[in-house]
Amino acid sequence: MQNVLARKLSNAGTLEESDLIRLEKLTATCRQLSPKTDIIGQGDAPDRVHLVMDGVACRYKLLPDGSRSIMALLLPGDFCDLHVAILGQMDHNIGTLTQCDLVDIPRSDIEELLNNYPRIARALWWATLVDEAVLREWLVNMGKRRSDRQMAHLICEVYLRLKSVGRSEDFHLPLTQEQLADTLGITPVHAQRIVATLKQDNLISMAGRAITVPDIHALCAFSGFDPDYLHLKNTTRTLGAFGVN
Amino acid sequence: MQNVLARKLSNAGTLEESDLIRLEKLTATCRQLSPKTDIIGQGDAPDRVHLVMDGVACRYKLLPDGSRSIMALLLPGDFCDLHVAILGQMDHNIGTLTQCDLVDIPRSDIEELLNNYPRIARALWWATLVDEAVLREWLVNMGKRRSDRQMAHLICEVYLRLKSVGRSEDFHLPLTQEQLADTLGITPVHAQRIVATLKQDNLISMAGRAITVPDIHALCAFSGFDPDYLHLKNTTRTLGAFGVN
DNA sequence: CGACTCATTGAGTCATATCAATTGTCGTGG
DNA sequence: CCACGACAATTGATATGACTCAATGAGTCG
Repeated sequence: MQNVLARKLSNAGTLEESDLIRLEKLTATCRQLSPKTDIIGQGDAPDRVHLVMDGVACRYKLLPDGSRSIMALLLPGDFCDLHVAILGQMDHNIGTLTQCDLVDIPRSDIEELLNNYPRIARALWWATLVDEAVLREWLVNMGKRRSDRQMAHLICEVYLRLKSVGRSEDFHLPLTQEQLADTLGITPVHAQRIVATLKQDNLISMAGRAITVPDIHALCAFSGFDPDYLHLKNTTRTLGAFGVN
Repeated sequence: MQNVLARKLSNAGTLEESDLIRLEKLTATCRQLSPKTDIIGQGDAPDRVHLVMDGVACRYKLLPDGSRSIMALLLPGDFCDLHVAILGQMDHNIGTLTQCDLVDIPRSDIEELLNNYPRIARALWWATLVDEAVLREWLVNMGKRRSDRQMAHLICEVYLRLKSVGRSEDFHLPLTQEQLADTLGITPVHAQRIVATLKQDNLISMAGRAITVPDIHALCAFSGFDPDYLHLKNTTRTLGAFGVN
């Protein structure tokens, strides 16, 4: 099973051969986007659903003072706007952070999935609810953890989410310090401070300008990472002593 | 239309007489809970769905250091755990903050609604997606707004959400400063400081120990409140110049 | 003329220092 | 549970310089 979408949705429950074939067909044609390109803007009501196949995108809002708040990282296998139809219009923007491969799926295809592939339909709702669980954890992260733990926690989450779609080999997080800062709700200068201390404590290291993780268990312990909120039925077991609990 | 659930779901789109009657039947029997009572705990997989009819409840997590993070306020018309079935188990706790009236709905009733009442089904998904939009806004609130604006923003949101279910007459927010602090990710001492300054600037006032709002427009302007994220199709129009935009 | 080298420039990113503002911690009393 | 004070820690604001990298264009040589 190579397809990231199929791997991701398999975390929701078992999919059968027919499901996998249908998903494979869905993701046949990608297009590539440059870093820092907008995909959808606030107020849009797009008629196609966007799916990330490679790279890192994000949900973000721009504030009156010009600063940006990143509210979600979209990794391979993540949908950008599965349910805009129900809300009517986007209440935030979506854009790439790194170079990305995207799939555009007609809304009619999604509805056909929901109607004729009950296991996939359930998995799509699972994905939506996990997105919500991630948002809750980010809220805890922002509210209650010091920003060094907060950054460590974010890195652990991305590591595990990539692992759950088979992309953790050669893990690296190629975000700029400004992008990290916008995600954590801190200033770029402070993000630099924290990267420096984490590097000094050997909790992260650098591969060029991308963050890598020499010892994921140490990073998890440092940040108090508990993977339960990701609801990875398949993956968590394989992680063994991953995390602190 | 007295029923808070019906009023809430009407914000998603028009419901018809048959829908309203069905919803009325759903909420026939309440039970009352004391303040600070747990409703569901992390790890539970409850077989009934809980709906708040009166009072304020919350989603929260407890952290290793003993502190608490409140990730959502549940107001009249809000479901506590509509979709746990899909995720398997709760990844957080739910408990009352004030005295609450709750309805326990058998999961089979929900499934019957989803199958036989398409307008209600759509409205329930709408409610779920709005919950997610609120989480995103809270994340922005925590990350990018100073805590005085943050508290003001929270009060504006609660005011508008209550208004959207017909409960804004005699608005008051009867939370303790500790509960407010856990919601905003700050310390109780700091919450006290902020309440004091907001009071001093006549942005809020007190009715006993509950916060009230002498001038909602001033509070909205102060916090930069933009109600778009609540997706209140019916209500926002009636607010006129409510908010800053 | 065309292809190549190689300074120059400028945007973007990272590193570091200093000072100020916000927020947390602890303690005391109503 | 609320109010308030004193002090400490964290984080923000501002400024400056170094570094990479791509684009440009002048000069050199076949």
